[in-house]
Amino acid sequence: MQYTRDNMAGLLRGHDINPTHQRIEIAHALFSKQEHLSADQVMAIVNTSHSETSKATVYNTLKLFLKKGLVREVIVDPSKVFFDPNTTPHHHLYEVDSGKLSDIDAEHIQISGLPPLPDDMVTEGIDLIVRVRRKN
Amino acid sequence: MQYTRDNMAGLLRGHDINPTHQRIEIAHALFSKQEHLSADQVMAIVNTSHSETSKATVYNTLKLFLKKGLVREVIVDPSKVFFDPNTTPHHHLYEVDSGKLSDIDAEHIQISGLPPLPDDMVTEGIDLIVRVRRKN
DNA sequence: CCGGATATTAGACAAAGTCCAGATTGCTGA
DNA sequence: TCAGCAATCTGGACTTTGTCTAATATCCGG
Repeated sequence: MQYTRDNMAGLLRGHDINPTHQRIEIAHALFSKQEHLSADQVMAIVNTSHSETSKATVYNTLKLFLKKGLVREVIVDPSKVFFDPNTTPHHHLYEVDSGKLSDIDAEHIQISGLPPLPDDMVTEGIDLIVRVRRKN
Repeated sequence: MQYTRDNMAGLLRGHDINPTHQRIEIAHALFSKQEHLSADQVMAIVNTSHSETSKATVYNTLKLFLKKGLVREVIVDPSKVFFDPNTTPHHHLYEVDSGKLSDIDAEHIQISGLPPLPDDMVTEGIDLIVRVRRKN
């Protein structure tokens, strides 16, 4: 499946998001790359050639996408948050020195032995991050 | 076991760290609390009553402790890093709304099905974070 | 075309963390 | 004791990520 700007409008509508020009551009940046991007990187992509979208809009939009379940937040780097267009259950492999982040399919991974939660708590998600380093 | 300032000197030496006054205070803050503290919180504890330790030193020292394996870094909150005096294998439970962070003993937890790593990679650590929210 | 709701914007601001050049401290050996 | 030296600490300027706000622009139904 290709991620064209036209698709994006539908995708946004399907998530109950009003597809404006800026939102389409931002969604397109995330989905066509199929990569983990930081807000800064999104900014850079969206504003290549001529400035189009303000910082505030990029942040607002990413937060909106997050709330609407269009993207996921990945917190692995102490200095910035990554946004992940892949919302299927999966985990992450993080190369500590290069900062490269990649997916680990959750399909074959089993996590067992987690203690029960108190009654008034709900699990929001389980993040598994494998931190790796290049041998030297 | 109690964590006195005297103990701290030994602990630091045992990790190949020159036990200066400031380092002892910082270690004491972390270990006597047995809690996850951010750099800011460490600052606040160490500088109660009269200012003693500069921001630069707190950050330098925490980084040093990290490098020497005295503490662990816990990255769950996009806005700040927590430092964890517990270096035994364990995972984390993070209350999203309150920001409260607690330990999950790794003893009974099994993670299986992780894909093999490329030959030139080494695992630095596996972080498992259970994000929970209070029911409303 | 009007009016209100929804989006976008620039730029000021805040917070976490880094960096640096100078001051302190604490040896060590004469 | 004390000069010399390395290690450590410091204030403060700076950077980066992200937030906030008040003003403007856009969109849409009637």
